[in-house]
Amino acid sequence: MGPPQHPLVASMLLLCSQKKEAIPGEPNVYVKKPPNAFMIFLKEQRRLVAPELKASGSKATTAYLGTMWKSLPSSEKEKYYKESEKQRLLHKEQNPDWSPKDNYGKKIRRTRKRKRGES
DNA sequence: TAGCCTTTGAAGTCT
DNA sequence: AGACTTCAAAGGCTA
Repeated sequence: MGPPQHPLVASMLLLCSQKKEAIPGEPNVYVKKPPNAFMIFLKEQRRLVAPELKASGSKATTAYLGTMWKSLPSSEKEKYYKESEKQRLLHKEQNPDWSPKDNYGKKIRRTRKRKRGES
């Protein structure tokens, strides 16, 4: 749909990736993971949902949009998959040496999520 | 005030 | 190889 590789998009993506604070003891620029299809859908739709839904908070909005996502026809989902793929490729072009493992385990959490029943 | 919580998906680590 | 974990977004809530 939109212009595939607009220079402004590239600048914005780079700028956004630099907004996140640097990790202490790490190089100054924190390069974020590129968003997946649902994350793009989530960001686009969050501002479009009704204000009364926004008033419910991000958690409720996210859960609601998760339901919306599952209801989306694959023809509509496809554009988000294409967009995420595009952004992944652009991200790789702009950060050739970056890998998702650069960020892996960097967040300090109080409790780690466990999908299988925690012992 | 940093992290949780909520969602899907990509990609990492572990068994 | 398959199971499990982390992080992308956002913002009210929590410790």
